[in-house]
Amino acid sequence: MNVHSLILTKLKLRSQLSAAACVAIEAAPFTLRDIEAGTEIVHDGGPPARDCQIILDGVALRSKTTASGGRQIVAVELRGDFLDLAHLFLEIADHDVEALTDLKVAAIDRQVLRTLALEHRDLGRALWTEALVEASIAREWMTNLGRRDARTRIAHALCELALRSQAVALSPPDMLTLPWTQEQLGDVTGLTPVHVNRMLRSLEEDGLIERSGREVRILDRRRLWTEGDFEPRYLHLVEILQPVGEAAA
Amino acid sequence: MNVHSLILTKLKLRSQLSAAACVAIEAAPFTLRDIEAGTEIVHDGGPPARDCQIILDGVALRSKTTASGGRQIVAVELRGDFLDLAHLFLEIADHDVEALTDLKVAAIDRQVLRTLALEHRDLGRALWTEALVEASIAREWMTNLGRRDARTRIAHALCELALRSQAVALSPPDMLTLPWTQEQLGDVTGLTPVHVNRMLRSLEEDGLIERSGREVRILDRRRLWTEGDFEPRYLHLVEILQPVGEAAA
DNA sequence: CGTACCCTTGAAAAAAATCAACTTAAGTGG
DNA sequence: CCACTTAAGTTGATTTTTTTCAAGGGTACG
Repeated sequence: MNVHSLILTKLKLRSQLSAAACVAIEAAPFTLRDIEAGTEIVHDGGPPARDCQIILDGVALRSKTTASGGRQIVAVELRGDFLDLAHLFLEIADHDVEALTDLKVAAIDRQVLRTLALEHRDLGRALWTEALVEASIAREWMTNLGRRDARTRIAHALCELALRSQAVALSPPDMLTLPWTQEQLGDVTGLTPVHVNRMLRSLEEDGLIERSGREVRILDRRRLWTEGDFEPRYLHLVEILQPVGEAAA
Repeated sequence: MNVHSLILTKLKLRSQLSAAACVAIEAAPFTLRDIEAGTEIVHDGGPPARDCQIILDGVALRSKTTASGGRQIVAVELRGDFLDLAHLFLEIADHDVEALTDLKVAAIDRQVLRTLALEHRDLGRALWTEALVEASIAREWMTNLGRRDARTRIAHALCELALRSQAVALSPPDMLTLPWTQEQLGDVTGLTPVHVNRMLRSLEEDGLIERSGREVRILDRRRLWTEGDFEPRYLHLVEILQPVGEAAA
């Protein structure tokens, strides 16, 4: 897929873009780049990434580590998400960013993107929207981590990941390929890998999901949404939600 | 204190402002307003606040509620913080915003602030910085909620609140007046009020803090920072940290 | 001097983590 | 192609942490 059109498609998901903004994006100097799985792109305490990168394919993680060695994944970035928008106007990184899978990204110089964000109305608005939605997701995650029990938490995480993957056409509806281990799913939900395992089994026994290897198929989306206390408003995916909405109605 | 100068002071905490930006802020049409404690300023699922408001005095909370009735406070806003920057470019609110105490705010029309954010380089940068720092705090909270035990979590929350209060000159160093109940502190840390009570006692018994009523005095900041696994980099408070830094050195 | 509302404390129950095997799956190199 | 090796998944038993339940105790405010 054409890089610029992917980016335009993604931004238009949540934000109106004027013709001028489209032209600005089309003209922006993106560089294609491949990043190997496991690469640490940004390190907590170090400088932000020199370029801001948009994921064309693959999955990246943001995470933080506590003194006692616990790791918390604070965001999962999929196709179309920005790799380091979080640090665009900050000078010291406050978390790690790493490639979970091999990544294909479109990179744009940090300084160039800053200038675009500040000088181009529609593009600025689109970037603001991206950042605010990411913050909204963070709020939902705080709620998930602080106030839901283990089973609900995992169900919620699965619902979000499935819907977001679907929104960027990564997975067919209700099918989810988890590129991560149960330990990493625990790092998303604040649980131990052992407990993640038990809860996944529990969801499977109840007929909500089906697993084979690292594939998860959602068997009963409506019920999984209910059990996961999942209400997708926080994703602010206006256009995507219409086709999905029927299931929630 | 002069409204415009408070706002300038706050923004300068984290961001350089040009003379032009200062003029733009001085010229911006702020309205002073009082909001009574307990007022729901924004309701989840409804429209964002018509004005964007900067707190001149008082404390506001952002929170979300789960289906089972659990409440998670997802942000605490102090003097100088924006009341609804989180929804500036979104059309549906994804969480509640409420006045915890009586509030004195400077209000500016949402649309006007949007325009300023998009058209004024330095002001845009300052607002971006505010939003990104709030997102950084959210990431730290996720880590706190997901990967720290109850005692550490509470210690961490106390450290953050004390430092942020101090940064905006709300409290003398190491003195903290909690305007909330232990139940609300539980809503910040994802714990039950009973457990909050026990952990506060535990911190007090260990000589880390001293309580009388809802006042908390930090007796041993260095140790509380250690026990709370608190590393204030995520607050991005460059200027403030210099005087405090000596204690961490 | 009530009367809320919150704080405090103990005891019991529930949830999740930890510990410790064992199994499966996915490479790797002979 | 198979044996070997390693990483991850699974399961049970136990311990720890946190919640829940329940009953008093304080304090501020009308």
